[in-house]
Amino acid sequence: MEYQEAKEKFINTWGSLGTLWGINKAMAQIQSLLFISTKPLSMEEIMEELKISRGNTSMNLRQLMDWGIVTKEIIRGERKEFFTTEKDVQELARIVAKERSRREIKPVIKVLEDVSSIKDDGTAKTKELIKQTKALKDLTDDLDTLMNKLVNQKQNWLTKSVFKLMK
Amino acid sequence: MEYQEAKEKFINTWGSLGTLWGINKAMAQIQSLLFISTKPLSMEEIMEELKISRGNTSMNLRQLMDWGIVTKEIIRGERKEFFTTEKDVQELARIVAKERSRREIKPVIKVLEDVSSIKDDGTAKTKELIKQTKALKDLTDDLDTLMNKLVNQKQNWLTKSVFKLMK
DNA sequence: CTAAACTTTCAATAATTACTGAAAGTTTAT
DNA sequence: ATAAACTTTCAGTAATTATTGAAAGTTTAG
Repeated sequence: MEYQEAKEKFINTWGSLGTLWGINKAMAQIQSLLFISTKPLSMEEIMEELKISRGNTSMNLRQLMDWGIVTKEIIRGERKEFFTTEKDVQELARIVAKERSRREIKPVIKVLEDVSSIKDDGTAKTKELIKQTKALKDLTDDLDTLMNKLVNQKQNWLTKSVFKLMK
Repeated sequence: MEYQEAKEKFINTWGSLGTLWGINKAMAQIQSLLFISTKPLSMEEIMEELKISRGNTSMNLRQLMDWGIVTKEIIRGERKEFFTTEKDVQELARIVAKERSRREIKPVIKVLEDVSSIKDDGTAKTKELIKQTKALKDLTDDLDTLMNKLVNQKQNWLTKSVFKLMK
């Protein structure tokens, strides 16, 4: 496999995996491109490489910056803006986990709390609703906590801290 | 909040969270409904409760059964088929994690392996591609392994095994 | 200040994904 | 075998989500 083919394969695969970490295709593709680039890229270059429109590029770059995954680079002597992504995978994972926890998991936990704390009127169906949503709330809470703990270990959290404890 | 309101809130919230665990809305809603039901439900009852068509119900039930989350119940004396979902949240999490690993993560790891093992032609961009995809492959691998290990602890894996080790 | 270089916004449109409903298929009871 | 009861399939349609491109906005140089 040649460089160009490998590069395209990577961008496509990682792009379509977007759903797994909760972002859309173009966003994921832009990030992928920056991730394997040896230098910051301009909007022009990104558009050209991915064959997407200016507007699309602009909007998705903005979202990536909102997530804290991509940053603007000022290059002296250049009028254009350039973009880079976080290059350290552990740091990336940390950012993604934090954001998803904040944006998606926390709000769900809130709803589960509300639902599981309705008044028990003694009927079987109410009891079941309370019991099951409570269980789900506890599980979601535990997973969220675990994820955040993992992700806050600054140094090689995965291999160092966890694996040896679980083997 | 009354039972009916709480129930609807739960089904909607859990339904729209579908993306987080990788299934579509109707699928997630059907599962939610069964999850808080005190008895197995027929297709008729599911359609009625969720206001969705027969075809939609049939297809999504089939998918839920493919995932191993929902099972058919035969009720004696009844001609109709009835459905139930796994009621234990830990077991549910285990099934979901296993399926997502198999369906989504493993194939991505394969691609990352392929891409990261292209021939190093000595150029900076090839080196960068190899280095970064390798790092991503290692991370994805680690996360996948961790997830599967967690999820295979049969008894109270989360609270018992992991938390105390990380505090 | 003005014009050029660049970025953002957003209404229109395209692409994708989900849903319906009726016809075809299957199973069970008689 | 036949018919009733039920489930599945799938072409057509609807709903949702992503993308374009051109106009409006912003910044910088001179």
